[in-house]
Amino acid sequence: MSIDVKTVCLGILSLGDGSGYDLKKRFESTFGHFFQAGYGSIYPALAQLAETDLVSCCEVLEEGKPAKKIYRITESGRHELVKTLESTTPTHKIRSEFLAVLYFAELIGPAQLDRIINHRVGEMQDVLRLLDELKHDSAADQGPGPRFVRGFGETILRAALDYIETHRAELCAGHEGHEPKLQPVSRTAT
Amino acid sequence: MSIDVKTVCLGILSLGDGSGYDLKKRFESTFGHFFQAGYGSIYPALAQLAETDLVSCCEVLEEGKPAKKIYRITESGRHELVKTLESTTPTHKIRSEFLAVLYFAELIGPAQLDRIINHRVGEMQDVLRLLDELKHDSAADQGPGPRFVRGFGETILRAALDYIETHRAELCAGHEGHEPKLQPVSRTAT
DNA sequence: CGCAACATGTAAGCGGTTACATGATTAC
DNA sequence: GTAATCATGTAACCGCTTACATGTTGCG
Repeated sequence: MSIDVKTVCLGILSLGDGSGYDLKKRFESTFGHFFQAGYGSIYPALAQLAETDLVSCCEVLEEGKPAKKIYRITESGRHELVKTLESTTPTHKIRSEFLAVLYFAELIGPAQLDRIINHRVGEMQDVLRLLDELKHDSAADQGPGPRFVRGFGETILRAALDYIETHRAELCAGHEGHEPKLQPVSRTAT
Repeated sequence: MSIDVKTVCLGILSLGDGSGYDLKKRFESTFGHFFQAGYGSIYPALAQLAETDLVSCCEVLEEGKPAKKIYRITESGRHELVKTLESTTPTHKIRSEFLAVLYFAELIGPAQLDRIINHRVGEMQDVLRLLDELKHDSAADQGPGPRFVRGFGETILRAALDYIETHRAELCAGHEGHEPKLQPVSRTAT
């Protein structure tokens, strides 16, 4: 039993009812920095949860709006959630193409290196801004869990940004004076 | 074109020849903290690289040892590597069941919470120790790239450990005084 | 008129994990 | 003898990503 999209959906629903579309937004704002999920995962997950009666579902037809399906966690859903959360030893996996590329920084032209780092820095700043909004958003759940997790993300992102700005110069030290011998990449082929 | 196991294998081979078994070890020590790969990914990757002539392969039969296949990057392999590294905008993805669980900390018994956090802290300390060994290991490549990446890992891990130790107490504040109402999990079922 | 936001889904494909299968050598 | 290390691979499975498919409302 592991923590998959289904479990997290169940968890989010334990904090309040919502539609698939809703859940996606909550995923993005609150979980985006450490757990991603798209519609292609969320909708099937909700369907499965409904099938096993861990959530109930009712269709809402408002005029002037597309039809919605609001999901609500059931009692057995709450039990299952707690059981799952407690019976697992949760993982924490990083898959960083970014660091993989930087490992081979010496092979890359300085301009490309700059582009890559700037792009990543931009992404991190975006997430940081998101987390900051979250902090000042009273609507977002402010229990100990959410606060801890948000703070964790903030701390790690700041540390990473700081590290990058402090050490990025050293990366370029590798190829100073000699231009990369390779022709510029002609096309983003294959 | 993205940075997959194949590309990283090619990259590692650009720093020196090696067998699949070797590569796995280098993956673990140097890339373990941000990019995982098992035999089930590495061997097929090497086979594919050899098929497309990005690496060459020769079998080595030493007495008193199992047969080995030593792979070596080719010229076209080096070109392909640089092209791939430069033509991508590398991602950095975190998938943290750990943070997902902590987000719902209020639902979990204090003992379980403790176990989960201690386990994760242990893992992080292990990786930190590994990185420290790497730092004092002159055999490990000490170019700017490897140094940057190792330092990055170290910095983030220290920041994370520090954050956890500073804020873990606040997590338990949620359920003080009232024991969790649920029966202890009977079995790690399903 | 077109685009963004609201809203729900399906299906193919991909990459990686896990388990399986095998076998030699070395050290305890 | 038996466990650990060295050594190579295959195949099933699984979950997630991506692309596809469709339709409404409201705003500029």
